[in-house]
Amino acid sequence: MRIATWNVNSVRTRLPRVLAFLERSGTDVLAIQETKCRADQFPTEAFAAAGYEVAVTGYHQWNGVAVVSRVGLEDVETSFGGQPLFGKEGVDPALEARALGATCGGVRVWSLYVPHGRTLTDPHYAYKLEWLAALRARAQEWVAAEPDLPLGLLGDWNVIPRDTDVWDVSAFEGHTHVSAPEREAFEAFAASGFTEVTREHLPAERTYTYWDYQQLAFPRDKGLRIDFAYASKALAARVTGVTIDRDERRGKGASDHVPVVLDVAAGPGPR
DNA sequence: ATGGTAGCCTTGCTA
Repeated sequence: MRIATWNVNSVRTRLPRVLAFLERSGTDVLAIQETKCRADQFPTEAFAAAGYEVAVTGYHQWNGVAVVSRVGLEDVETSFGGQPLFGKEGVDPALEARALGATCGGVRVWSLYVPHGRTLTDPHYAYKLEWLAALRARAQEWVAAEPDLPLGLLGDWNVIPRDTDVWDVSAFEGHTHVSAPEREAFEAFAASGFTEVTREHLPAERTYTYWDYQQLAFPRDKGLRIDFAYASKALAARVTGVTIDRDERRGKGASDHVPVVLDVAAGPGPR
């Protein structure tokens, strides 16, 4: 089974590329981020025609996450328990469409779009740290309740965990994504029993998953590694390989992120 | 040379 994650930066604009990726990669389950549409605007019929069931959440033109699967799709949750709300000053705090969980082919898959943070002094930054801490607390509970659960936390984490995950870390001094609290919040998932399987299988430095649209970042290979997959012990043991589809960044109409694909061996099966 | 890109509910915000 292949399980992938991809921040598509608008599923409606990217639809032909997403369908082509599913076909050529043999992906069975895709966790999508930044769908940028409401559920009623999501191109559900196009995925159904390709053999995929769909679970989506989205409230307006920003954020939005989904899981599409051709190996079953059950027990959908459109947020995690304790997921923090966000509201700018003078606006009532609201739940954002940044997390969706579904069970596909026996694997609990979460599609996650971690808040960006904007700047180190923006309320959005505190929200980001709170969001990561709340997710970790909840994920730890899920595994404690069910130690054999194959669980994947897949998505755009908006954290650059290591200096070698960016073309020039000095360019990020004083910016989000590289601050110590963000890195600690990211690494804490390992202490909670999760393995970041993309690093495990692709340990090379300067292995990027995102290149900005501006200033010829991709031709100059000025990239970031910010898309990851934390797996519970039961899932990590079944991951046999990871691929980053770098070619997907080429050409007109690319997302700024590329897909990250996990090869997952068959599970122990029903008892 | 103080810009540059892309997407959305586009004359501003988000990334």
